[in-house]
Amino acid sequence: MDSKKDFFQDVYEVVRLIPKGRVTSYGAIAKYLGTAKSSRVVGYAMNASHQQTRPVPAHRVVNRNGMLSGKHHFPSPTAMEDALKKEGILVKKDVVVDFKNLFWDPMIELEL
DNA sequence: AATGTGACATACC
DNA sequence: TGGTATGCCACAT
Repeated sequence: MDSKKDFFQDVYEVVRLIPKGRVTSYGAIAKYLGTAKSSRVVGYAMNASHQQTRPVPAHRVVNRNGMLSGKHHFPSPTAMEDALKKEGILVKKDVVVDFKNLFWDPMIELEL
């Protein structure tokens, strides 16, 4: 049973729920999963996200500052920015423009 | 079992 | 104002 699926799976699920044109932070996801202090684990999960056969829009996940901290981990150094721009999100100097406004909090959005 | 790691977050100097 | 240091927790070896 149940079995609690791996923490990673939960992270992937939430990330996939991120609406297009929105972004969220590692801490927000961690908190939503109930492990607010495991923000690092969320990032760790994303690290393995590209191993998942299922699409995981990791480019929609940024750090608390709205900076594309994980862009260095993408197949291309511009893949993340490009992906975000395609979603209508402006990225300036590796930072999401108006991040605060585009921020998508799973705790609020999913709970509402 | 123990140790090392990490795409964060926060605190401190 | 920015770099350093520590906490934190789940996964990998």
